[in-house]
Amino acid sequence: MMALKKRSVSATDRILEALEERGYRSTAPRRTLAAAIGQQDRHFTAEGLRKQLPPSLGRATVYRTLKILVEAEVLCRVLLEDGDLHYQLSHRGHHHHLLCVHCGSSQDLTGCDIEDVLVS
Amino acid sequence: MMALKKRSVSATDRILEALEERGYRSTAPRRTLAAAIGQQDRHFTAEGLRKQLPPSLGRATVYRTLKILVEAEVLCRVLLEDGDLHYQLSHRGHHHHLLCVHCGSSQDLTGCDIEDVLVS
DNA sequence: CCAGACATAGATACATTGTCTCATTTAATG
DNA sequence: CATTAAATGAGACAATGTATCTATGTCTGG
Repeated sequence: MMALKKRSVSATDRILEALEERGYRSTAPRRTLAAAIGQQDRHFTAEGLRKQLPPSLGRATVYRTLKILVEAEVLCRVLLEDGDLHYQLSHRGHHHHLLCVHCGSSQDLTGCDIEDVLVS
Repeated sequence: MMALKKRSVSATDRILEALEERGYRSTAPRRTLAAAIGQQDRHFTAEGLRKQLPPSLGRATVYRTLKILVEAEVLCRVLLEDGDLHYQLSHRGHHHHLLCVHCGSSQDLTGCDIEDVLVS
């Protein structure tokens, strides 16, 4: 019985592709970062991520890259109730989601018009 | 024709009541803060609020009081796309809302079970 | 109405998170 | 390869929030 099922496109690959599409260069620090982000379970903070990276990878690089990935809509930023800013993989491009600020779980909405899901 | 309609309970009063209910003392700095928050249009940042207060009101007091008010569910914290943490008045106690992280407008949800509003 | 007990205030040092600058390194291109 | 521009890491800096401490103000009971 196989324990793991490989995903067709890994998060790491999606990140690297997004960078390439936008004309960013492929560098060792960015590959390291992409791999680390791909391993994240759910959501993570910038500093939490940094602790999992070699210290040689500068703080500025981490923050710069995270910013790029948010702009590229690969990551999105969410504020959880712990008061910290968390990042999480965005499954599609622009969309909305319902987020529990308590536990961090989220559900994507299929449409872009939030009026559609308002209880009336 | 009357230009303004007075609300039955002002936000300022709700804040002061919430503090009293929880056993916090009524002090001049807290009254000043409650009045300032009551005047906010929509949402505000801690530092933005601070600029509207007399400089004699210490930074620690502002942050401490905001924290208390979030715990008391009078205020809730939201992360807007500008990357800054904003505070906004919470109309009821515990509830969920749909928030546009772009412009800050929000809609309250009537229920507590977000499953109910998921598009299926 | 006063005195004592204790919460709260403000000042300030500190911590954390994120940004900016700049000299050096590295990737992409021909 | 050599050139050119993007990207890196170091570290200074900035902004925001927290902890500590002494002085002050508030509430309660006598």
